[in-house]
Amino acid sequence: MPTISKEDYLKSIYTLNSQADRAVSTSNLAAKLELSNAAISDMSKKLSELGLISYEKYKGVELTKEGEIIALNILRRHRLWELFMIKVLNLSWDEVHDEAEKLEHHTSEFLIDKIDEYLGFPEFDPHGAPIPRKNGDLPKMPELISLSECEIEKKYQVLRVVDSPSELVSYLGRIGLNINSEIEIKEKLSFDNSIIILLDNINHSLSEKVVDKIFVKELEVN
Amino acid sequence: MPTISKEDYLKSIYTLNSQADRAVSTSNLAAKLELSNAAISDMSKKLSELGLISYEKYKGVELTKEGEIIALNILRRHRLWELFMIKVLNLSWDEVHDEAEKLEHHTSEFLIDKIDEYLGFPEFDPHGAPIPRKNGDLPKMPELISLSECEIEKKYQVLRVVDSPSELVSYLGRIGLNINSEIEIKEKLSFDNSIIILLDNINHSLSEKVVDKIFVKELEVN
DNA sequence: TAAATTATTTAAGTAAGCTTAAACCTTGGA
DNA sequence: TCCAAGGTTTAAGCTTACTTAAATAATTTA
Repeated sequence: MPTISKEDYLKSIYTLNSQADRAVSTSNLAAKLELSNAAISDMSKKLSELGLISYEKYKGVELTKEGEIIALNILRRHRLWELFMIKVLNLSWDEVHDEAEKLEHHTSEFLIDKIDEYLGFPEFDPHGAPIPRKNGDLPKMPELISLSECEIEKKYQVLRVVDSPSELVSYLGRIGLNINSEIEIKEKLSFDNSIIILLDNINHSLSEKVVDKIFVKELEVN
Repeated sequence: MPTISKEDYLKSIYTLNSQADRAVSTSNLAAKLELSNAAISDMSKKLSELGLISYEKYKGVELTKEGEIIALNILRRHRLWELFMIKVLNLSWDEVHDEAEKLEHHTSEFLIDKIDEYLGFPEFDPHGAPIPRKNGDLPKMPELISLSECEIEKKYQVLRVVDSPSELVSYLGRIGLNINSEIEIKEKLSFDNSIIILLDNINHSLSEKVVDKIFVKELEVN
């Protein structure tokens, strides 16, 4: 099994890759992991030799099948721990990320399977992210649209808030915006790409940065 | 906060010290941690400079007050995790030690307090060991006697099985000997210091090594 | 298309935590 | 009391995962 650092690299490559869908650049990774570019180059060589990523100098990196399996495994641990802490220990949305970030590297397959079982083999974590199964499969996500593409006056249900600093998550929690919350788009301000939403009868303005993290599904009008 | 290695050193010094009640020797520590003597000498210097142990060359080591606080903190995490996994996740006696050994180093004070609260602030872990409180205090242990000092024909209640390899714990679990089990001493064989006990109407022979790990309290005859 | 800028890699160096082998203390037995 | 045996420390060296600074490749711009 890879070290903690290697697991973190693989996980970051996975998430950056599934966002952008092309080879991940050194500097992207460096920014995400808060390390120097040199460290990334170094590690890329090692992971490549281990067969966990494919790496061509100056061309960025991509996970191999084997690397992806490990990344999904870590993600599985992370998301199950988050859900567990919220459901069982009553922690809040913004309190679980950092804890899970540590626990994910120190949880045996045996233990995480017990946690999975305890939770009833859930498919989605508290941020709406799919929880990889034991075999690496991802549950099918519903068709989601970005909040930035939503139309005025229509109603939507929040189904996902993508990996985001706990400050943001904490803010959303405070205004009462959670997974499954129903919102209505009141206004879209094109000069700064912010959006005004109606949530529980209160208007909130969400900046572009926030909007980009939120994914929703349109609610049927009845 | 110290590193994982340092936490393990401090924890080992604590347990060796409370067993023997004198300065812990390099080779004892090396055996316990499965490291070379050289590594222990090295680390002793570092911990001593950090003020966590007192160390005189060739004389062994002892925890300072500050070092003891850290050791107790780790022990607290370890024992709470063990109890939690048994009570909540239904793991067995012998499955929890290794998991807790890893989790104890990656659990924030915030999280372990939540676990403590969830369990109702328990005083003893599944092996009967006292769980250090948040402030470092140890719950008062009942007066225990070693199984090796028990008398024939008398009845006792098992209250503690001291830190032991999972193989032993697993064996005890299989024969049904748990914390709070009631046993009767049937025979003491002086040539090998083994003991025959009656447990749930079945006789079991326990070797000296096993006997030394078990602590009991005499049951009142009524 | 050449020069300038930016991105990436290589080189050299550091710290932690180990190892083995050699040197060094301490102590028990004669 | 001396000295050998055993425990302990020091010395030298290794690996992992980082850093900064210098060198090099790729890309942008003029």
